[in-house]
Amino acid sequence: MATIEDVAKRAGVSAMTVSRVLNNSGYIGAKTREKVERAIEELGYVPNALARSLRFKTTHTLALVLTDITNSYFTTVARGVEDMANARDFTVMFCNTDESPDKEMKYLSVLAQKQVDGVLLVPAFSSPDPILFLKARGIPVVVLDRRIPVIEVDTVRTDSVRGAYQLTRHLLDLGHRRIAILTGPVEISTSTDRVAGYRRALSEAGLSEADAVVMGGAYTISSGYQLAQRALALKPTPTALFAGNNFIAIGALRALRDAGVRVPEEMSVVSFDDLPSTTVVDPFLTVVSQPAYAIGEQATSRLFDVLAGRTPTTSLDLVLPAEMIVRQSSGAPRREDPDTG
Amino acid sequence: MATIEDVAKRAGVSAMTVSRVLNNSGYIGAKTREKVERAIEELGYVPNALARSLRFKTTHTLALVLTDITNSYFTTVARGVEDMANARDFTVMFCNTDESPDKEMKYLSVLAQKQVDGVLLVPAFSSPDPILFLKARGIPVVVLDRRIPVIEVDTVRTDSVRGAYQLTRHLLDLGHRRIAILTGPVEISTSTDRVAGYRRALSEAGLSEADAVVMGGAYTISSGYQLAQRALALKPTPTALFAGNNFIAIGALRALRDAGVRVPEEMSVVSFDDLPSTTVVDPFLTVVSQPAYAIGEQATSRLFDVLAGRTPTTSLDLVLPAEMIVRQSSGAPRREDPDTG
DNA sequence: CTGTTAGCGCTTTCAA
DNA sequence: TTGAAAGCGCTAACAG
Repeated sequence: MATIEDVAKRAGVSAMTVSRVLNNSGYIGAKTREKVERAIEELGYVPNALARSLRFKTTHTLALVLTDITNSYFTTVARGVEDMANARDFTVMFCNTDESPDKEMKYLSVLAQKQVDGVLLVPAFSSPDPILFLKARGIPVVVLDRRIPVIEVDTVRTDSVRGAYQLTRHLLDLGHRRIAILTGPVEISTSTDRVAGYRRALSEAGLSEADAVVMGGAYTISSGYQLAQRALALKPTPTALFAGNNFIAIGALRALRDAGVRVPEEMSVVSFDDLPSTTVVDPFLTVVSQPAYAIGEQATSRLFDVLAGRTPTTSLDLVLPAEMIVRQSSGAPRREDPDTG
Repeated sequence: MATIEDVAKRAGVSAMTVSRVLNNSGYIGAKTREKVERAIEELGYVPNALARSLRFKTTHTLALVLTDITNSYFTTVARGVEDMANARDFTVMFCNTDESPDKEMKYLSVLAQKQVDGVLLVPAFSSPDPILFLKARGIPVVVLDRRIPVIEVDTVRTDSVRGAYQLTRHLLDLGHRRIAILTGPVEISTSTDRVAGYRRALSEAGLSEADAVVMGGAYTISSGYQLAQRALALKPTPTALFAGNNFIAIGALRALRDAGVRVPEEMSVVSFDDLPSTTVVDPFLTVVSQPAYAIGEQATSRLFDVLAGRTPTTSLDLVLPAEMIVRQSSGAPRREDPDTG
């Protein structure tokens, strides 16, 4: 790779002059400029961003740290991030933590070393440590998707409480009284928030605490499968299942299929997170759909605000609305199912 | 962010000593080491990778340039890349080109400036330019998924010819004689390779050139929809559709649904690319499934070989086998459909 | 066992 | 309008 010095020699000028041509700074003679430009062309020279970054203390690079790019929800978030970053001539590094705080911490350390200008973080865990680590090193962070309790940090997420409330309310309106919620780990805010929304809807409908059926697991297909199996074994059996995310929904639907339980005739199913429209022919599942792309965009936009020094004193908690989409997977409970109420 | 100098001052030693502690190089007194380590701890110091990279001319960073991370196939490729890179303590930058050669070129230029150690490229177009650009700057490349004609470059991809042959053969064995292939742009090797495999199977079955129904479009859902509509309008109507990728398959299936054509009773459908198992309850589509994760892994592994100087003289063209999975979307043609042969 | 010097590629002063 | 020197943070090579 040619350096600025190589270009300078070839053009018969000093490195400084080349630099000026590159950055359009200061006065340059027309002829000199031409010579320099030719030399650049001939050598296929590209400036070394490392050296520039070392001086300017900015790398034009962001990092997106998430749990698993393979989850279509996060894929869409990533695309929103990348598009917004690209529009400002920033590049994005991506890191999968697989919900492991260790892996997350290792990545953050590397990213700090690489001097990324900012981090977009989907926390693996409800701990303030990663945030504190970054803040201690002066690296701006925006948290996506999940709340981090206690600590002050910019956050962009979906309104999980309200989304869960809507879905539960929808089931209640259809006549369901025994609704099981199959949810993720209790350490993650999306999980607890969705349970909170669910409980609120139940209580507004006049149901008691005893009517809540909360089953916690992980945000995985296998967990969804197992939770649904356990739900089916309950007496009385729930008439509706509320899946805490898309993976749990898929697992639950498979469990129901394997058990020969028809949806929605014998069991209604609703879910947080839609399935990607690019993989589904006939959308069937009643869902609350998160604005994944917008979350990526908005979070990145906020990060740029902070980088530009447009930092309001108070930290942001941007809560985007989820959209409920009613489809065929939810219907009225069967008549013969006795109300539990 | 604290520098090595700050640490040195705090520990009462020279920067060099700190460097030695950091890199475990040379002899260091136990007490000195301890002092330094304490200072590092207290300051939350992380070494500046930019400065190191400037010296060592290596950034421990790779770039993955692909068309659209939103396509589940590429998402899986990306995960394979990231896992392999992470295992060697490399970070990955990702870039979406949306099949635009301009966007691709802009990205490659930025990546060259950022001194990435290597590039994993899913070319937007069958042109040698991007490869030449990188090679001219001494940046190793491995091409994924698609062949680039003319030029010598390491490539890791699926056996599209054979995969297409298998799918077509499967349909022929079921008794289909009029099979339309709905495929992507002619400028992309996967597209032409799949058509080649399709033709080979037809000709082996004793069908003539006139029996081939090749319809080219784009690798998108809307294109799949339109192509299928056009295929339905043909006389005689094909008894089977071969979708060139997953997006085309989804589009085609929607067109069939909207036209009230049942699959597989009235029309068999097969596709290159499986749909992600994380979004499908009941896999239905007969497909040839590409080893997406392995492609990402293998390509990255090859890139590391090149980086390590283990570069054999001859360039690699690693062609991984695709796996055919027969499901319910393909069946025998209806009796009343007259053979065209 | 520890410190000094020099230089990776670039740009901000300050001079000419 | 152009150039020389100095320094961003780090480490190899060479003292001491």
